[in-house]
Amino acid sequence: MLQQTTVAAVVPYFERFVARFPSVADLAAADEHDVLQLWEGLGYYSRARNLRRAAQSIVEHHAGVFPNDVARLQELPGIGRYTAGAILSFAFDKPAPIVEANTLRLYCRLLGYGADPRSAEGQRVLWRFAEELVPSDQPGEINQALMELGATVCTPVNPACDDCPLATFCAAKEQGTVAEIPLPAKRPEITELAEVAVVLARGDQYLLMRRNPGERWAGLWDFLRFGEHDAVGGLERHLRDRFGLNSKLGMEFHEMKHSVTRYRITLRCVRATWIAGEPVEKDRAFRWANLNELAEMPLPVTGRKIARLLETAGLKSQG
DNA sequence: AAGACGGGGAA
DNA sequence: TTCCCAGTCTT
Repeated sequence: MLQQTTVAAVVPYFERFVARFPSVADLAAADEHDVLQLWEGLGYYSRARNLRRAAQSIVEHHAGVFPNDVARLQELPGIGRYTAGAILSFAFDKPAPIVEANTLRLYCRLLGYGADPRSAEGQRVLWRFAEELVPSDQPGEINQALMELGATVCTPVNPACDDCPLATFCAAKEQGTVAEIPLPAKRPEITELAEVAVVLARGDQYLLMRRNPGERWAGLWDFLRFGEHDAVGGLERHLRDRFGLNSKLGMEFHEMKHSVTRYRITLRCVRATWIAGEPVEKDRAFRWANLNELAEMPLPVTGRKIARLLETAGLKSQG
């Protein structure tokens, strides 16, 4: 859960997750749908699927016992070099190195490494340094202390060098390059997208479509959604041509902006009323759901916002 | 080596 | 707005 996600955001998810799936066996036996449901809003949903698959792999290939060597850990889906090192050192107290956001920044500054730490060379340098750093005695404590130092003292902006116990060993401080290190990551170009969400109502039910592999939010459910560009001939026509649905367009009831990875999406939410036809598209799952059922389906945050609007704004009673 | 993948919080 | 977060997997 903590991969690329702040501790504050994770805590409530973690509490609910371990309460619902207290053991590896519980998680391995769970439906993917239920795991995604608990993950809703946390983002990077492949982590949830990988975590479940990892649990299944542990049950099936490791007799239900968590592996305790780096090679077997990294064979598990979703566990890379950092997570393997974290598990080994934190949980098993084995001397394994770690490099993540906090220690990356700390190590770069200690070394005075001004080149790109994300390049292949930078990674070699940092992991080598991390190996030299990790002691055989209490490696878990030391690793967590290094991360904590990075998170609380060696911060991205205005680091508290005066309070840093390692200041005398810090090359960046010596060089006066603390503010320039680490080199910031290249920022991807943002693509503006205009999309439409169609809330198609049939009685008290709404039509959901499942996001397919390869699409954003793969595996999650969403209202009918497509690029505005895809519906140039009109929304009613698009629904008929693409899904075989006969419908009557209603009001646009909301507009929201949302950023996801390298996209900034302006989403127009339009209401429509079902007239005839069952939705059909190759390799696409659909489901009619009322508000109660909607609450138990994993949706992207924009979808969840729409669902809440339906509950609160009284839209469900309009035509 | 570069891109894809989410969403929230802080400055 | 912009930056960043206990990274990993796929092109």
